[in-house]
Amino acid sequence: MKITINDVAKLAGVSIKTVSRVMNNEPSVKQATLDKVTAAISQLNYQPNAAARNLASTRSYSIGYIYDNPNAYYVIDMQKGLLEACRKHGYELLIHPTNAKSVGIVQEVIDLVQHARLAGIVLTPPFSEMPEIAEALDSIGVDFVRIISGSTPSPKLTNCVLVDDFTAAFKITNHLLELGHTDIAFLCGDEEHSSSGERLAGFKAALTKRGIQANPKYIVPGSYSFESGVKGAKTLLALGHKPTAIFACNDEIAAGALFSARLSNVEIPQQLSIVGFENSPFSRQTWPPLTTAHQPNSTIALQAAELLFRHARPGVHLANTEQQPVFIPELLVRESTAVCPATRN
Amino acid sequence: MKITINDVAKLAGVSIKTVSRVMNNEPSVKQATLDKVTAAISQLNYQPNAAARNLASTRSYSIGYIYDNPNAYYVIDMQKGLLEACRKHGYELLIHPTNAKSVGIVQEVIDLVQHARLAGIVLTPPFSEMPEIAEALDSIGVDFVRIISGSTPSPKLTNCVLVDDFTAAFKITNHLLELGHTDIAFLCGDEEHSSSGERLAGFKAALTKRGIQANPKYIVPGSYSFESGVKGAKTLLALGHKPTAIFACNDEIAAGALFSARLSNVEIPQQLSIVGFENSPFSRQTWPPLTTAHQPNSTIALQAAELLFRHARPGVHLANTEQQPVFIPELLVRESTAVCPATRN
DNA sequence: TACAAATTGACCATCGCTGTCATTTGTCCC
DNA sequence: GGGACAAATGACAGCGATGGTCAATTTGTA
Repeated sequence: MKITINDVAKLAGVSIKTVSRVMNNEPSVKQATLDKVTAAISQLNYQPNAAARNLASTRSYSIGYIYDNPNAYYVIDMQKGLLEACRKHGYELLIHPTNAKSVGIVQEVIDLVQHARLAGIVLTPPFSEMPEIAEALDSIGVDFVRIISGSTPSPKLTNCVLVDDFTAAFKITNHLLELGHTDIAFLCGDEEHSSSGERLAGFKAALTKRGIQANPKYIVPGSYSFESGVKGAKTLLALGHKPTAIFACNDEIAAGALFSARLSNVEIPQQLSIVGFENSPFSRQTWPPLTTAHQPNSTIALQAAELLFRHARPGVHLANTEQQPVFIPELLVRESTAVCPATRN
Repeated sequence: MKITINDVAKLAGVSIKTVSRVMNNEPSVKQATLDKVTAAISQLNYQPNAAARNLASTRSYSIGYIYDNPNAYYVIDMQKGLLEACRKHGYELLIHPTNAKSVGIVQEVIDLVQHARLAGIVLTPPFSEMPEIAEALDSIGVDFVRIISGSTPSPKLTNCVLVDDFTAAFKITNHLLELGHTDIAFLCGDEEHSSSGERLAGFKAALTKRGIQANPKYIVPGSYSFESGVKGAKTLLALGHKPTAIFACNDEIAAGALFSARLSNVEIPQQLSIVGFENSPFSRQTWPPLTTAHQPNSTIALQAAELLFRHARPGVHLANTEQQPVFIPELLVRESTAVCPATRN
């Protein structure tokens, strides 16, 4: 029933040591032997016993994904990308949703890593932006990869996958500017998430480049939630001089803003343009569907895991620049944006 | 650094075997020894090495969750419940998203179970409703728990957690009836999912009880997606005699129907009431928010896992009736439903 | 052809725990 | 007090792989 390394060795006519060498990609295996062994492995559909491997080897064959994100679609996409990478490299994925704000969070992460003997760990915001987590992980010598918001690779950001929110926000804002909007408001996400700051910076940069000064009243603090969008838009629409467009920091906020505009009988996009960010599935499930920026989350996750695996292989280290793939979310124009009413006709 | 069973044994002044006994809740350990060992365990913060346990024992300490569901919120909720149960009982969770319709799916499941040496597996629709999966799992002697749609425990449904879609749909329909609606349409989910059939049956039963015959034109086949809701509502609104209420088989369909109604300038809920099912987060993120039925997914998942663990413990079997907890999703009235226009004032 | 280098195998210890079976300890009763 | 039997504990051999060492074999090269 169970196929062990011995069965493979017997079938291939080699010693188990050689099979082990093949399984671990060790050099100094002749091509011919490698082929024989590979054939035997696939003929028997052999898969090494993970438990035995973990036990015997100093190396580990599982990675962890720690998250605290209310956006289910984001998490599922991340998992998908991570699992794909894991399958490809024969790793297992351990998921660990938790509360980033709990007091013992650093210890919790350490316990997780040590208990499960993880080869490494993938961090997304907010964990990827908590210096104490990175330090703790460094101090116990566990590899990790961070997915963070940033535009320029730098030596300080080792083992990071960057998502260039700045440039994406810049482009989105340009889209609105090109439609003739100048009174553009910005609904922020959580302050702790640097993505919110980066997006705001890109927004401001685009305005500045056109010689427009951002109206402080149009920049509304908030959080990455539907409710926050509802509240933010309500504030904006109560203003004497209303904006003609709203840049929401993500799709949920945008959906909330849309909701709020409806309550106030504001027509979208005729009277007010709204853009989101992320291209989460429900940006397509609002009415009208949201103009947004597409973030290829599972590809990002896959790259992050690959980075971890390369790094985790003892002795293999990459140059810093190569370690920092940069993804730029892409503008996706749908029906929630239109030409500014003032400039129309 | 790493604390092993030996350290605990030394500190407690017993043999490692005794520590092992304590760890596995075996009987025949004197209370005094048990206390000594327990103290040592907590003093050292000892956690057994999962790999070693898996290797040495015939028992396994991980369960799998196989899914193929586009609803990210559902999946995340399930994972949450499963993880909670796993943590409590010292199990690991292996997640495995896959395509239920691929040809080699049965073999894929078997491979997964055998490769990962799973103690058991949790199945949600559509997997929980595929007899070939259950048979395959039975034939290789792997425990599994199915979460399925059904109202009455029966000996045939061993190891099932039931979600009583029938009763919930009955109640929802009653809600509409009480608002004076009689021309009520039903937007079906995927035919393969028995939940859709159960909900339809509950719907029909409620109508029948009031002496109303369901209009066949009002029962629209479809799938669990936003797009399906858009299309279904479009069909309904093109009818000569339009329904005054729509029962959508889930929130996504309902959101699509809402979208479609807006496109046709139909006011919700003044001209048309719409109800969803599931209480997924975005039922709160439509305008107006959807009346729906709340399904406690993570609790359901937790129960399912507990059932698996009890069953997986060799020698412990439960009576059939006790093995079938039944959950009835609860009516949640929000703003997408109102009194039938014809009966108003 | 000879010699060095590359490839492979034999063998053992080891990882941390569980299963089996033997041994010790405790209890009860006559 | 001693024998019988049960309860509690321990000794030891694996589980299935990896890692290391060294010897044996094959291969490549001059």
